[in-house]
Amino acid sequence: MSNIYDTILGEYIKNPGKKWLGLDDLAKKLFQYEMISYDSVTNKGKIDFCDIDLETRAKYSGEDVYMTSLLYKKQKEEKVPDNEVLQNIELPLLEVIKEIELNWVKIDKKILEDLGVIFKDEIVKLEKAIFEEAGCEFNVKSPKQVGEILFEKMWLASSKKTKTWFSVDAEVLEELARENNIAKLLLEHRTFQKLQSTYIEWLIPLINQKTWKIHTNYNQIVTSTGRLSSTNPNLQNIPSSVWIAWEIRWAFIPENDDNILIAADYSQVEIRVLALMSGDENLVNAFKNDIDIHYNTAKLIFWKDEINKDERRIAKSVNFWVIYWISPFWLAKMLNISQKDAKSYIEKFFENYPKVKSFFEEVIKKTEETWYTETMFGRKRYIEWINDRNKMIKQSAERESMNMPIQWTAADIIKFAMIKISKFLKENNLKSKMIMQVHDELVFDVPKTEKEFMEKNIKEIMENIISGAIKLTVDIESGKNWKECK
DNA sequence: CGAGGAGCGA
DNA sequence: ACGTCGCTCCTCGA
Repeated sequence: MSNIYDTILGEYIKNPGKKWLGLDDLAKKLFQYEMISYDSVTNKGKIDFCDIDLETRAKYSGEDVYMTSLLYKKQKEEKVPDNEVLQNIELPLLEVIKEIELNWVKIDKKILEDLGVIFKDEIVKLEKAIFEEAGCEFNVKSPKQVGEILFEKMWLASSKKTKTWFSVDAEVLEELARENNIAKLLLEHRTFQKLQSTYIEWLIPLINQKTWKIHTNYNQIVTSTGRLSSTNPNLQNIPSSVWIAWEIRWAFIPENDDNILIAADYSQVEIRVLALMSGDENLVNAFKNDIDIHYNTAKLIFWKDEINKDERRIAKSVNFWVIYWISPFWLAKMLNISQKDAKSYIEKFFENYPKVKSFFEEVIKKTEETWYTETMFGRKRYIEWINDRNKMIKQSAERESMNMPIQWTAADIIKFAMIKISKFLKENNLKSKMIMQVHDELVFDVPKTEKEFMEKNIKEIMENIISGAIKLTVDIESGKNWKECK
């Protein structure tokens, strides 16, 4: 009989995020037992489960419980494999995730409802204005109908196409908005509609009526980049940069009036990881001497000491996009500069941070030879299509093999931080709770009496997860709600 | 019910 | 032809 850990890990390492084993798969693989499928008892969902005869229902449900208990027993008996990532990160993290999920997050329902009224008002007003501009009524929420109005009725110039139709995404509308009021109105409508449907109407019913809290699910194994994901609701995409949308965070509050929220953010974690992994002297020195990294890059790519705001902005994008191995074409488009300039900035970046380039080249070479790429902590990701003959596939495999070590290492860092902080909270008998994880940010619900102690120690723990040539830095913010933690 | 378009976050 | 990952909404045609 095969080992439960080997069975699961085998699948996961081969194809993280793409496929994982369900209870029925495990039953088959580990116990050679074929479970009754839900599809077969309900005739592919055509029959309501409650209408099935009791015996079949009992058998189906019983199997579920029985198999789970068998697996639990088997797991208890088995030795945890000699796998550092599993022992040091994922298994301890499982406990921490459980704690976060059980802590829940308190929501001020009234604020959401008030915002909902304001948004609804705007939506109605905008819709009316749009109909007036268009000269007829249509479904503003339908991209197809919007396209028909703009390009077939009003005869505006279309700039982009989707697979099947004229594209009417934000980029196209922004282009049109320069001269056409209707495009501007449509954009605003989209913003409010998105907020209303996804963050107000979706969130409110998920608030528990007794506790006024929401209970999100964190998933440990769905991503291919080692990150967590969150569902029901997804707390990892609550608006932050979009104009009025930030207000949604107003509704995220501490458990009671004696508490506050503390948000701890890793700053520029990915580019710091790049510095650590590549060991590039210029990059490392900039961080060591606490020089603004975007300013530093700006000085290097523009060959001068006086840097204006615009130049810093460009450098910031170059820093950011180089990590993702972006093409000059795309960078030019993003920054609204010529392709020639974009190309020269990217070249200058690599000239000045030479070890970044050689690091990337080595990663690709190694992946081509071994078919896997790995993080600072030795976590492997197999990329079997790295030697594909198709140039497009090959290129995307190369991008993935370069990006994965950085993004995945960053994910591992925060996972370590979560484990250590959870331990710290217990050891010091603190009342503070960890309530959210948003990729590089951790949010805590903290009694005011513990504020200073928490802030000092969280920062300390998070910044010292890895020791290397440079230190990670963490920004700590606090407030009466999540909105104030910026 | 699923695909496609769109948009939010990191 | 042109960043990755993931979640959720809406429409529309099967």
